[in-house]
Amino acid sequence: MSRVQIAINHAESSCKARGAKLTNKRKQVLSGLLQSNKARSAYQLVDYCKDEFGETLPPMSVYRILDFLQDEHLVHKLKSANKYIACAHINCDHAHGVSQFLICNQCEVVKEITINKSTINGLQRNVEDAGFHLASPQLEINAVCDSCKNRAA
Amino acid sequence: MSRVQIAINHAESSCKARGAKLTNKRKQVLSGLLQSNKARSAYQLVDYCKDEFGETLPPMSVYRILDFLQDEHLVHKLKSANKYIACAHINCDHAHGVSQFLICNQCEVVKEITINKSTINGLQRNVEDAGFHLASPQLEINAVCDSCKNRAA
DNA sequence: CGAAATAATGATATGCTGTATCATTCTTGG
DNA sequence: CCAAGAATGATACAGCATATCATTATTTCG
Repeated sequence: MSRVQIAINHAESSCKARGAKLTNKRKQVLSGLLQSNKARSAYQLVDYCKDEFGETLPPMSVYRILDFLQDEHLVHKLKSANKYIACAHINCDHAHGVSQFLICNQCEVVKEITINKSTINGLQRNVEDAGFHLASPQLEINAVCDSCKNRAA
Repeated sequence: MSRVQIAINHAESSCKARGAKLTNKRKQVLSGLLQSNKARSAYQLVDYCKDEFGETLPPMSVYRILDFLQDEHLVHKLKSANKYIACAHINCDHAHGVSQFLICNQCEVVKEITINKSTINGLQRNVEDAGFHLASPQLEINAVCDSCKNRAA
């Protein structure tokens, strides 16, 4: 069974456990994100579903599906790119906190990481010192991946 | 002389020093950003120039002007909001590094800060450990400002 | 000075992202 | 089976952004 199929099965179970349904179209959109190591836009997912499944979803439906998938913690939105990416912990059974995202500015590959607690604490202290309160430590970090760096060298 | 006027005069000098010209329309757009403690979109700046100066700038021109102002380090773009904000160091003579931005998710006020070196180092270590290289430490941090927090309490 | 080059701005069209709204279809529980 | 709710479709539109070509200002230099 493919990596994608495994993730979808797992997602289906966890939806069911929460009393939600992972319909066919939701699976198709989710698979579009699972296929890719880059973030994809709603409209790219429209194209993906068309090409891959012959399913012509209206954009509005894809946005609704993406909202659903985010509510189910299966998908994250990258605000700086206006794109979406499958959660890296989609196969985990335990809940996990807010992640950070490394985005390669050359090949666009995205990696979801968890920055260590002490760094987050440091961040929080800086935020507090400025008279603010950290609402969410979801950071979208502009970076270059190793492959691209080596390719450049 | 108003705070805004001082900043514009300073900006004009520093442009001149770099061989660039801060034209009238560029001053108008910049003043729209200096007026505000929130980030503004290009189209909001179109409206601002119309209301404030009777100047009907086409959006394309505002985008070009914003590009210019960014090149001159007078303005920052917040990618997560698709909006622009005047640089907090616009009156400083010395160069400064990449900033971070605290964005209140209630009143939208923005504060530009510089996170301490050790936190940046911690961030960088985490990025390296994940097989990436930090390209820019410009972070856009989802937060709540003190006023909004107190208002809520 | 005056023409040529360069910089700045205008006009128009278009593409992408996202939401509002109302209609329709599908599923499910009583 | 039917009523209620969930999911999806259709259409329109708003906001952000860029491509492209035209025009106007400004500068440079013989």
